[in-house]
Amino acid sequence: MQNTLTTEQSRQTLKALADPTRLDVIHALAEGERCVCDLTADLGITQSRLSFHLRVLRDCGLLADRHSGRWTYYRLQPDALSALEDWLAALRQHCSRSAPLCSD
Amino acid sequence: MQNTLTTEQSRQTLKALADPTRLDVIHALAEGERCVCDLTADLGITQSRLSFHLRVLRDCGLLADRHSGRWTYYRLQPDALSALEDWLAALRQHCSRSAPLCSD
DNA sequence: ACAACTCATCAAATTATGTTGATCCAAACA
DNA sequence: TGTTTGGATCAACATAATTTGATGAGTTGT
Repeated sequence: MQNTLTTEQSRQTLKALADPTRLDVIHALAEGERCVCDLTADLGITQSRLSFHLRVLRDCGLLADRHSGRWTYYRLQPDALSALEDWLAALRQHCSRSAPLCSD
Repeated sequence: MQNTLTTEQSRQTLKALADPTRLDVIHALAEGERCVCDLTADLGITQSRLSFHLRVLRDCGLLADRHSGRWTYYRLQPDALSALEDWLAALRQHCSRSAPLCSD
């Protein structure tokens, strides 16, 4: 798969993943799709706080949502992680070019 | 290579990479090792500001430094990027388990 | 229509991060 | 020794991210 993330998109995704609460959300959703009220109970955090983090994760593509009746279900989008991996691999390759040390 | 990063280490590295100035530093160092004064000139930012970001990058293992005379040379540590890639790949695998959607 | 429920959003308060300018320390050089 | 240079660090300020509590909009059930 080719890397289609811009630097800005990658930054947003990195930032999104750098938060403990959001990693908790991701781990909870690894069990499968869940509605907000279940997630609230699972994680033991307030609803508005969870809603804030869900938005951050959805805005950078790590989550997708689905509405049914009065519930909103969130699920993971593993492709977003793959895309970030690709971006990171490209960065590493760029960083791994044999570059000379400064001569003293 | 096995993933040796803790979640906390990964978070710090993700956070470090999520900043535009620090990505500029990384790109500058992809050209090769550089002393702080050269980096300051290359990036056009103040010395204390650069010093702040270099510390963040060094603290999470993305950079290493070396002292010679009155200069400090910084260089990339691509292994830190590899380790993060591994951590990310493991997370993605964990997220990609076939999990059922909620039945409505 | 009314009440209860799910969830998003907003403003205010809090906390974390980044920036600036000053200061300090060590190395080099006159 | 006195002076200059490279770089780290500190305190004060500025900005950005997060949390809280309140409100509102849509949905379901009575």
